[in-house]
Amino acid sequence: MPDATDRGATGEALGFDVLARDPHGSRARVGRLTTAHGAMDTPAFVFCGTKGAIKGLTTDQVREAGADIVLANTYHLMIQPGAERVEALGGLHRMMRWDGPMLTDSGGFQIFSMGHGGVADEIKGRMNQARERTLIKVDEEGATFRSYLDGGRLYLSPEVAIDVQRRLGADIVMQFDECTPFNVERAYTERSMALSHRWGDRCLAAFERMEGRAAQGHPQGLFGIVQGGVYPDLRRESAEWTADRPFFGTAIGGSLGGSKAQMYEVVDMAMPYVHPDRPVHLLGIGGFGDVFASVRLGIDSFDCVHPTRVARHGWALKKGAKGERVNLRNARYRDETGPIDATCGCATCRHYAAGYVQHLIKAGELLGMTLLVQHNVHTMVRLMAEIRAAIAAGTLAETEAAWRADGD
RNA sequence: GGAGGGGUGGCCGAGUGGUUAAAGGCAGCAGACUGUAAAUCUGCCCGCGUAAGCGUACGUAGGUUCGAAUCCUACCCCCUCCA
Repeated sequence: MPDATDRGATGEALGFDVLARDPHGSRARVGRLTTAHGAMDTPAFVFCGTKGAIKGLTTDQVREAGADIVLANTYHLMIQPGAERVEALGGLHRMMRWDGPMLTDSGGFQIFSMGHGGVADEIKGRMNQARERTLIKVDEEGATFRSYLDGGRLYLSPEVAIDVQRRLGADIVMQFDECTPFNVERAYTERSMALSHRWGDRCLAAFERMEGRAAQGHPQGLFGIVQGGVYPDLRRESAEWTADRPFFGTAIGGSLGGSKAQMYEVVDMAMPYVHPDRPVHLLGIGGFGDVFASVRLGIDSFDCVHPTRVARHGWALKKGAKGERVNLRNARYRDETGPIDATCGCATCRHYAAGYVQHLIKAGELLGMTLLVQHNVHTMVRLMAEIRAAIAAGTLAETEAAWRADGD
């Protein structure tokens, strides 16, 4: 297996190669995505460092936990500290001291979350009760919203999103889109998709004007985003739209439905029509079961706040655990002298008893979160590594059974 | 010795006649979280009961009242100030 540690700004061109496919006939595949900051093996998991940090970890700890690639966000960084400032600090890689592959999201998701709250709020119909809406308007040009920092008016458009991402300097960048809610009618979904397509074309044009290069000089890969809600014909149309354009990769976006089953159906609606030679990223998904199902459908990479957020809330992801995780705050871990997961091998599990981690979490010690984030990052890394090996070996079903004790 | 203040559910602390099994906070128990406005949010939290409900409960013991954590009396503790 190629080693993803041979990183560094080598200046090599972007590329994606498929190295192995599932012998049992699913669309699962093992690949290698090459960037100017090194390569990563796929299927891969991208860890969310929204504001330029994986919350609670130093870059060294992120690397120690085994992460190959991290993500940061256009929306948050343009608000604070500002794209110009990041550029002046040498770009995201240098600023964060992360020399591996990096991705930035475009801010499209925030158009959704500012108007609807989180994903669970939207699916469950809790339309942003407590929180004040900060989205002012979305029109053909772009989106106007209020800064969560000082309330000031801000503006995001395809051109702005590409310019910000050029300055931030990630290796992989996303087109600006509108993340379509799930609880909307078909006509809205169709209009929203068409808008995202027009915005995508403007992103491509802006991207070409800057010759596909970051402010720091290295090449960037632009991903087009498939929308279309829960409608098969729209998902197909949107997938074909991305395939017909010179994007480096494809992302599956939008709110993906109201249940896990529907989520997989929606992904499956698009996958037969995406460009077959480009990496395909599934935006915002990250449960064990979700990853297995999506990998089978042909997904090459994922990003999700779940592993890191849930860690801050006291939960440890655990191979084979019911519900895919355990709550370290539960009284049953009070006197646990063994590690969270004896099979894990992360720094946390190698050095500390679960009972100590529980104490740190309950006592409000920052270290508790750090240890759990480290563990969860490593667990996702291990999941992806085992999945890659299993695809090549044709043992994906067995690997899934080992990771998912409860079946769902 | 004198003057004053106070004792409320595991802890802190509201409440000064009924709408009070008793606000709120903390602790405790559990849960949610999927392109991060999230170290956030939600529920439970005297006992028994699935529930309606019943039983206990605001230092202790009496009393006033249709009704008391709230008013009166005595007692027991605690704190502050003056000697």
